Amino acid sequence: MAQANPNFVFRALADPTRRALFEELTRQGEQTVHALTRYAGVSQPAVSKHLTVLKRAHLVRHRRDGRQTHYRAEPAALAPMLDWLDQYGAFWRERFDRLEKVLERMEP
Amino acid sequence: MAQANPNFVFRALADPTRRALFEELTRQGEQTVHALTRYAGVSQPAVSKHLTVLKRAHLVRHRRDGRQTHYRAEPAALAPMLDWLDQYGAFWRERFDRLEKVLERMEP
DNA sequence: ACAAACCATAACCATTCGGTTATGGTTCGA
DNA sequence: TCGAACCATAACCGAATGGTTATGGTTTGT
Repeated sequence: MAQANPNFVFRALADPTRRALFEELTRQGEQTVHALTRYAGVSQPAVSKHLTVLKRAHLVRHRRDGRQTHYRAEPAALAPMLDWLDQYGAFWRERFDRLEKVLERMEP
Repeated sequence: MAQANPNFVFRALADPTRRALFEELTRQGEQTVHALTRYAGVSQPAVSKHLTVLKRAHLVRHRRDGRQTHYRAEPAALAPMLDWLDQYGAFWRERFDRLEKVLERMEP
């Protein structure tokens, strides 16, 4: 799976434009940089840089096809963020004395 | 409820020191700025500023008590992040449901 | 009463960030 | 073949970020 540094994931998603790009890729599927640029409302180089940041977090993958590059979302890369949030789930379960009941279903 | 701007939540948690402070408050419960400063490894003003950012995201609440200020985590403020993550895939559905259930019990 | 402790804010600094325009490398279409 | 389209990178810029030290306001202990 090669999980990315969690910090990269949090950082990448801290920017609204990057979140919007990720959402768009998730909703509409694979898209070219050109299409994403029309969508994002910023310049093409800006989009390319955002995609680079998302790539560093493993949140997107790209596929070269002639002169265009297709990007697609990789929602599995959200795992570090979910893992982090899960700490609080564990904490709360413990706190509410529901630990054992839930632990059974923890591992998928 | 008074849910904070989701952007504030993402931004606040994008910094590792801030995440560490939030984690510490969650694990150990209410703490003074003094205690958090010893924990964080940065200066007291730096901690105060981080706490202000977390406050803007509603991730912490504070209580003045004489000359010290006690901060505590407000995990329910993670809700905007969970809402956002909730968009992604049936694969994660179960984990979200469990987490959200726990969150609901936090704030009746 | 007063010095010390605790905290927040101000002032400052270096770095990072998010944007731009400029440029160059491929690749496609006519 | 050759101009145009697509994309990434470079170069640059202002603003935001994360840290520092300095300062001042309360509150506490002696």
